Amino acid sequence: MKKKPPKNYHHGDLRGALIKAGREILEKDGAAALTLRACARKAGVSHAAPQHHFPTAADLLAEIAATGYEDFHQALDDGAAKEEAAAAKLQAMGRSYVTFAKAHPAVYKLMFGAETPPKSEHLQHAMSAAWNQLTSAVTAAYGPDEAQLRAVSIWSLVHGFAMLAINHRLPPTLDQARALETMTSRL
Amino acid sequence: MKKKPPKNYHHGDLRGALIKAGREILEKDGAAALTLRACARKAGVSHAAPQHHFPTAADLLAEIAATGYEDFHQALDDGAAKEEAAAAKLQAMGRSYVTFAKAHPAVYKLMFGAETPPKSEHLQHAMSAAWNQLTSAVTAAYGPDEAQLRAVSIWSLVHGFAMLAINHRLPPTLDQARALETMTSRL
DNA sequence: ACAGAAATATTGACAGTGTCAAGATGGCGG
DNA sequence: CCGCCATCTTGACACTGTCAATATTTCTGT
Repeated sequence: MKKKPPKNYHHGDLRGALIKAGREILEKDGAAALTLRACARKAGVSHAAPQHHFPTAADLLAEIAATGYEDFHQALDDGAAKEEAAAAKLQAMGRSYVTFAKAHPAVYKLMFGAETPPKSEHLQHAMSAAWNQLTSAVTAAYGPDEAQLRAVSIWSLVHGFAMLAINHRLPPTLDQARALETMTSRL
Repeated sequence: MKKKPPKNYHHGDLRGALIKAGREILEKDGAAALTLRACARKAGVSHAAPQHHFPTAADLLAEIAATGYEDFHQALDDGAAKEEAAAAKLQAMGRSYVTFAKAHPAVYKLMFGAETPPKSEHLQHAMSAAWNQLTSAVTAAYGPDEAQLRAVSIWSLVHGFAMLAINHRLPPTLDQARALETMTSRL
């Protein structure tokens, strides 16, 4: 089902396998189950094997978060592509944003939590890519003046809503889809 | 320095002492250091003593979060009290909100994270109290129509901004104070 | 007033975790 | 062809949360 054709002498591509295993554990069993040893088990290696690819556990988390950012970026692009007008694109991105967060809550929380070393090159790049994606959409919709401020405002709004929704901090009587629509329509 | 005058036969008030110890550990050394055994050590009891007051570690966390909500509620009230007009009160609450989150990031993240059992009576009450505080401020400022929607919108905006700021996800060049002012002035 | 009951704290154990230090094992470049 | 080096394994250590058994203290009923 997941046999790598070439070799199993050493492993071929641990590192990749560890990241994938971690991602799957995170999606299926949540952050509490995401453990170095669990990833190693799932990849079929010994408990100390990851050490050579990730100096510490946080480094593996950072890499998983980075892959999350990549999927996230893609999801936002796909959402925007469905609309024509710049303002509509922006609103569609907001929808895709919240949809992604709800579909992958553990990954999303990891991505935006601070338990990760800001050292990771890959993570840094993935983060700034997402940021640029938003600011350029804002510029396309509203022009370049105060773009940063507007982008921060939009991001705060959507991020806060997604976080509250994921962590069950919104009133149960709230129609979340409608709330998001009206919120993002008055940007 | 922290000798309880009366007795040391049993302890007097473990539970309270554990909550306080946990809170201090959280403030000083962050969430990673917040451990059942560390709280027990700080309270001067054995590692299994907390078991009789908190069935599981998550219960202690919930109680710490609840005390966080109480301080939070107080901070928002204090902020609002400095202003006269209802709209100004609401904006002042936003300022106090972010100030609190930045001053107590670990506690704030615990309060709004989902790693806590929604069972806790105390926590539930503290959360809904904070929510009522906001909705009544919104009603005072804008009237009762669509109050829930408006409250959700405001909360999302401020919560998202606070989270991004705490987790260092905002552009370093951003003037956070100014951004918050303009964001909350266009509610 | 006093014995039994209930509450509270201690000790010791167990399975799990991340990390480190030494050895084993295999592929690659000279 | 052989030594080197990256990679993986094994074993250990100090932690963690949780449980069961025991000890100690306070409370309660008669």
